[in-house]
Formats: sequence, C-alpha cells, structure tokens
Amino acid sequence: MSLRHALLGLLAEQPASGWDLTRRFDELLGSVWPAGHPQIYGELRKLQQDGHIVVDGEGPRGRKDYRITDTGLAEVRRWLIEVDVDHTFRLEPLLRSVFFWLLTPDELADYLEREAAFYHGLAQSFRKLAAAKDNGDFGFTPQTTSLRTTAEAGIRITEALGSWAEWANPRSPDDAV
Amino acid sequence: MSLRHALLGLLAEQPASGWDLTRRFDELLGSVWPAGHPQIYGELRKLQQDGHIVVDGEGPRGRKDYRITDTGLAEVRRWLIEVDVDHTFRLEPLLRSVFFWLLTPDELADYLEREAAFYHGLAQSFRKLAAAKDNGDFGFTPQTTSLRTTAEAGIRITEALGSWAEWANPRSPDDAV
DNA sequence: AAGCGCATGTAAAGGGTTACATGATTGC
DNA sequence: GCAATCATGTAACCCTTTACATGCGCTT
Repeated sequence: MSLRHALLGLLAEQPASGWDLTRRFDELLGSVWPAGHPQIYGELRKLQQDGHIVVDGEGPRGRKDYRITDTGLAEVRRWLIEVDVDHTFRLEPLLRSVFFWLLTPDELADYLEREAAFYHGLAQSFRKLAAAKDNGDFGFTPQTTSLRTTAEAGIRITEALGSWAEWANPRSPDDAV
Repeated sequence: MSLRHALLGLLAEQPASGWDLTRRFDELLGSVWPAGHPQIYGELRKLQQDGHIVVDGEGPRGRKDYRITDTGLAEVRRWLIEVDVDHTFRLEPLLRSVFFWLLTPDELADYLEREAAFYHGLAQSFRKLAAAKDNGDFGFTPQTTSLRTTAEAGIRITEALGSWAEWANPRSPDDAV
C-alpha cells in the first residue's frame, strides 16, 4: 500500500495530474518504487473516493489536476510517523547469491564483475546527483533536501553492493574490503 | 518469476516437500524473498508440469517429496548465468525518505533513531551468522559458502542503512560518516 | 482422547505489469 | 496534414498475501 502514500507525498508538494505523476515516478522513483500509469490512475480514483485528494481543475485533453486535502496530508504524515516500516529487502541479487554454489568459479567471477561494474556506475550517478544538490542546482527547498538524503542512501547502498561483489569474486583476491 | 528459480535452487541441494520448502523460506529467505505456502504449492505444481521437478516419493500425511531433474538444474543455471538481473530496489525506507520534508525535525529524528537501532541490530545478527559460518559451525560445503556470501551482503547493506540513518538525523551532528 | 505439529490444498482479494484502445493538442 | 506528445482509461494476466478448509500421525 505504499503507492497510495507515495502519490499523496508527491501531491503534498504541488497539485498534479495522473500524467504528471506518472512522469515523476519514472524520473524520480523509477529505481526505488516503479509504478506504471494504469496503477496510478486506479489509485488516484480510490484516493479521491476516500477524500484524500480532490480534482482541482481540468485542462486540455481531459487533463485532471488533483490537489491533496487536509485529510490526505494527515494520512501521509500518519503513514510516516505511525505505520510500521516494511523492512523487507526482496533484492534479486541477494537471492541469487544463495545459489552461487551452482556456478563454476569462472562463471561466478564473470557474473560478479558485471554486477560490480553496474553498481559502481550507479553509485557514480548518485554521487553526481548529490553533488549537484549540495551545489544548490535545485535550490535548497525542504523537498530537495529530502531528495539529497535519498541520494545519500543510494550512494551508500550501491557502494556496499559494489564492494561486496568484488569481495565475493573468487578470481580477484581480497584487495577490496 | 524469482520464486520459481529459488525453489529450483533449494531443490538442487536436496529433495524436499512443499512443507520443507515453506519452512526453509521462512528461516532462510524470510527477509530476502518471503513466500507463503500457497504460493509455493502452486509453483511446485507448475514446475512439475514443466518437467523441472518430479515427485520422488510419498510420505505420511500425503507428503510429497520433489526431486530436481536435469532440465530443472539446467534452468536454474541458465537463470543465474543468462537472465538479466533485476536491480530494482523497492525498499520502503528509501521511498519514505523522499517525503522526510513532511516531518518536523523532532519527528524525523525519532523515526531515524528507531531505524538506526533496527539496522544495527540486524547487522549484528548477520555478523554473528557470518562468524559462525567462518568458524565452521555449518561445515564448509559449497552451499554454506554461498550463504556466507549472502550474509556478507546482509552485513554491508544493513550497516550502510544504519549509518545512513545516523547521518540523516537532524538531531545528531555528523559524528557518523 | 486431546492437542500439537505435519502436510496439503483452494478461494478470494490485492498489488503490479503489459497490452490494448482512444482521442485531443501542439508544433512543424 | 502529419507526427509527436499529452492524457486518460480498460482488460487480461501474473505475482503475492490472507483466510479458509481438511485431515493424518505422534505424543501425552
């Protein structure tokens, strides 16, 4: 049920249409919480029925702008403060690691080298994003500050997984810790 | 479709029943890839239809032991080697961080202190598990070695998230890097 | 004989993805 | 007039969770 609250969170920032929200998910939340437009439009209808959002105005091409209500805002905040965090990982790369013994050392090394490269690249792009935000490229609004924090998590997790992939590689000795 | 391959991977180790597999998911994969028994029984039926597993013998109370076939083993290995890794995070704590700006500094600090404590505790239990495996408590089979590698990923990720929660805490100055 | 753990399954509902379908507006 | 983009929606399917249902075998 996180999509619901993610939508409310985005609408807490500013009114937006289903289309806008779909794009924001794509750009901003794509790697953390993917959501396609069918899911978003469906959830918006439910949020409206529950009084958490209202149609604020209509634009060209049947565009509908939604605005968050007071009860909607209270609901996101309740989620953040009171609802238990779901700490499940569900990272496919971790699941795969349970079965590494089914691979030959060479197959495993090839696999882990690809993984390490992937994570190092991703870490690099998170670092760039963080630097841009620190530099004030996106201003210093509270929202930007939150995204800076998210980027920091991205950096730390991808670095952790990148160095792990090197550590686990049977072909490279333990230079990487 | 990872459940399918996770089941094959577990059966590659030794024959087991749906019940056995359910327990193993609970103990071993609970935090990485949760799966309840209805899902497991359903998937076992499909795997059998596809010839990846066969019923090896029946026990008391209608127990059915499954054994992996050659095509099944080839299929897990194909998955590990050829199928693209799904790198999606879908970590609720990260999604939440996008909306931290909706909280007061005190609310955020309380939240992050709980998170930090949670991750430190989890990191500790991963470290214990890793130490036990290094100590040979579970022998030194290939399977155990793989699990040692998984545990290492667990340590690194939970430490990363724990230190991140401290770093992001507006109440504590940046002692934690 | 009661209670617990083993063992299997189905049904319903929810969450998420992919494919299909439609049409308006803008820019060239 | 044509193409790209904006914009909404439905349908079908798959994956996952929760609740319901049943019965055997072992221990006390």
